[in-house]
Amino acid sequence: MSKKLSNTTYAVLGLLSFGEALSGYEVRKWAESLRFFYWSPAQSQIYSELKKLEKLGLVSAEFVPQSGKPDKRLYKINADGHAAFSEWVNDAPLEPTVLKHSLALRLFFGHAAEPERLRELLADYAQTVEEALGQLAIVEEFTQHTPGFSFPALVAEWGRRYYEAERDTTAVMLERLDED
Amino acid sequence: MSKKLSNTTYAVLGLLSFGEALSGYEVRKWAESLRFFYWSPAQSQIYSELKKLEKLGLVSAEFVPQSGKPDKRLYKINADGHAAFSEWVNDAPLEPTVLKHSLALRLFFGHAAEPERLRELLADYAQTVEEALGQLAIVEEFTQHTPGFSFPALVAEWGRRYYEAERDTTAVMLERLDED
DNA sequence: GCCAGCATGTAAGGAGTTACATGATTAT
DNA sequence: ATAATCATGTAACTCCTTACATGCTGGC
Repeated sequence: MSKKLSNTTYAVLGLLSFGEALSGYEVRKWAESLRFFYWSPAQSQIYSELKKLEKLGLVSAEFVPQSGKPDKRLYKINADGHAAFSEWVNDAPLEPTVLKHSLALRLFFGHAAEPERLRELLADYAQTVEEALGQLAIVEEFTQHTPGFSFPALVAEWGRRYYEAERDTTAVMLERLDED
Repeated sequence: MSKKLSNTTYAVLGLLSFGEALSGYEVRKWAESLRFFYWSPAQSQIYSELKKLEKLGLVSAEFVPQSGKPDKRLYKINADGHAAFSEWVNDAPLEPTVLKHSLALRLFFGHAAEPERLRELLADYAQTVEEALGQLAIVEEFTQHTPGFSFPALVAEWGRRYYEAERDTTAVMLERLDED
């Protein structure tokens, strides 16, 4: 049917598929919550994705003059957009998960590191994992109690389980380093 | 010190840091085993990374004439390369993990999907997880019994734990979909 | 008085992929 | 016969990031 768009393009379209008209700025804020399981594109990319979607006729833009701030552009998904989005969710082939785990990469090459430094890196990582768990707890709580967010709630649970596993594994890795 | 190189560049340098001289083709094969926790760059990129490393003076290349095949270039890390690599492993700031989980992204937008299709996607994913676990079991077995591969063995364990968590979570997600 | 938040956009460039090209050898 | 393995490389392109530019409002 339509030429393939990137997952990122669909992610932006998907954020509009909840029905509300959003400005680029607002899309960006919502997109940040995707970072736990996808990743958050740069601000400039979100604006260009929105323009692309408009050119494709999947969303329409409405000007909202602002006083003091630049004019706001409110983007709203239309019928074609809904159709294209459903087609993607249902029919697109499942792409492999991409994991770029910098710490695992460096641990893999641990022979070139000072052992003490490796422990420090793992400890740092453990802390960022805790932070992510804290933020996810808020997201999970919110999505579970907000009608229409049952799917985001599922994904928040997925994220929580992922970070819990990371927490456990980090602890195991620290133990393994002490074994030798 | 030296200008920042990408993680991918260091990953290639790291594969050479085990000491053996490798051709681009061989680097590529080793790089494939990184895909469980990092990702495997395209063939063409590996060749260009190797050229970059040579230009930077971190590896040296030796021509090995072949009969029938294109001449082989054997790349070997040198002292500068070892130094630069250790510096990266020890001192580089820890970059955040990047996770691009296409299935989670689509589940997030599950309101636009047919419920039956979502179950199919999860079932598909469960299978690729099982395959990854099978391959990782082989890697883990091999690295645990090969001297000098204790760090890769740790990372293989990390990978196994990650995929085990994914298996569990996929099952939970399927249950959740049946609850409603 | 200053910083955070609102609000959009451009330019330059790096990182990475896909597709193509070539061709002998070995295993099925 | 034909597919897989060995072996390297280029060209075109997309995706995405970084850095910059602008400027008002509201809270501390």
